[in-house]
Amino acid sequence: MTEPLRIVIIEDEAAIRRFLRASMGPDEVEWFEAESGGEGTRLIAHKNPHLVLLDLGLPDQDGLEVLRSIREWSQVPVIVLTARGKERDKVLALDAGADDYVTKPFSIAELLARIRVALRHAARAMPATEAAYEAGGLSIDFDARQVFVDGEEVRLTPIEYRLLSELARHAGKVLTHRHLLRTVWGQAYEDSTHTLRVHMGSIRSKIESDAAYPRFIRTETGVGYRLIPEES
Amino acid sequence: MTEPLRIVIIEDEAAIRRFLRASMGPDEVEWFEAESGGEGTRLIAHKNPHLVLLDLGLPDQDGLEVLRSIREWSQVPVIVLTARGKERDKVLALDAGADDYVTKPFSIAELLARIRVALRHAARAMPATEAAYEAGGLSIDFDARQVFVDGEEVRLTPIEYRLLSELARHAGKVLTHRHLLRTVWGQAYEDSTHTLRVHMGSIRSKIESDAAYPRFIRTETGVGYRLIPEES
DNA sequence: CGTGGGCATCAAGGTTTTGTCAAGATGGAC
DNA sequence: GTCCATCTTGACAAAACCTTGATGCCCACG
Repeated sequence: MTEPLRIVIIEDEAAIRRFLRASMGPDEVEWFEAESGGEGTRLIAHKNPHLVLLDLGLPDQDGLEVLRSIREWSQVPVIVLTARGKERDKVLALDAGADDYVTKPFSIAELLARIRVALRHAARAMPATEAAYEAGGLSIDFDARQVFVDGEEVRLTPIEYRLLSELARHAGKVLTHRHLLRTVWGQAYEDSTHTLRVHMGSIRSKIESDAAYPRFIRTETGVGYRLIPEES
Repeated sequence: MTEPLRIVIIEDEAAIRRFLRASMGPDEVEWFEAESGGEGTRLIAHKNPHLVLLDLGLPDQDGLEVLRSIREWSQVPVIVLTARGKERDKVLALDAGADDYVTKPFSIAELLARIRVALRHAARAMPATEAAYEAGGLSIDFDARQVFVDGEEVRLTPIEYRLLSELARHAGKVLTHRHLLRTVWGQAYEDSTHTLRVHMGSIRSKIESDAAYPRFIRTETGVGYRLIPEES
């Protein structure tokens, strides 16, 4: 994983949040914490996390409802983390779309292992991520998070990098505006096409020398953008 | 799911095998039972199951070794089902590639729910790429949204592309003006045959070299258009 | 032999989509 | 708190695209 892992935790007890934070290095993981279901779903929509940890006993609404409303629009892996150990609760949560169910008190090593399993599944649902991309003068080192044009390093902002990476991971294919917005920004931004254009513009100004004849990124009018797989 | 679910269970206690068999209707599931690791891996290779239930305490070899050897060549979902409840065992199994870990004695309803989760994951891992079209010098790559004539790329506008795609999806068949207008423009435009003609003209000017002898798109007077499936 | 329907082509005009620039807004580092 | 990099938003310009009308061809039919 080249970019830091984004995890949303929806849990009203601060002690548990602190415990989890401490259990995983802060360098590897970017934590987003919510104390209520509403705040949690908002965070998921805005931060586009890789994983969600969800407590079922929340102050504002039942965790099961939160889970169902997330599943209406997002496929993000959700691990339910709760004190409710009844068989019925487990079955309901798993069938509502939870990817795993861990009962408190839990073993931290086991939870971490289950998180790895969930991330493994999510990674497999996407096309294989190579360690690097290289085509026609443009190369991306996903491990080092670096981009080069004809050997020269180009400095990209986080959003620019994620946009270009997404294009590179599907090099040659057209990615729709909606897809890019959902992948890079998250569900809540899927109509912000104008923002997308501005960012594409700034990527281009950094990697394209002649704006009239793009070497790398081609606009598919009315649809989206496409990374040109070979120089032509 | 039109074909029955195939599940391999690797477990030396016959009582548990019988119990699981009884828990799921025999009409929906085809069970394959193995009492040892070696037999189990052979069954997986031979039967290509949708899911594997694996006991860790086996007579011939350690279940963890079985799991690792399965993972060398197969991505089939594996749920570990065992009496070993130690944290260390769980972490080892999950990191070795297990998709879930259920400790005996287990609740059958929970196990079934976890099986459903595993199958859900497996179904999602399948890529959904649309095939390309290729006939007599004309090829369409639906992923890249690109059209080639004799290897040369041809750039089409959104409407042109959708028109040609619709023709290609029903290659050889006559599509009526009305059908094309409804599919590409929408119901409200189904009488704008003149607009349709102009667009067909511009597609032709891009993909046909000799307008008098069309290689690809044939006009069916009074009816509509047809894509010629083979060069003749 | 003339006429009209169906079709193809061309160019003009208007509309939608995209690109660019710059001004705030945001948020983290110090 | 200020500074700095980044992101979002708005206004406008540029480009791409679509529709429409005019015109001419071909051919069936009277």
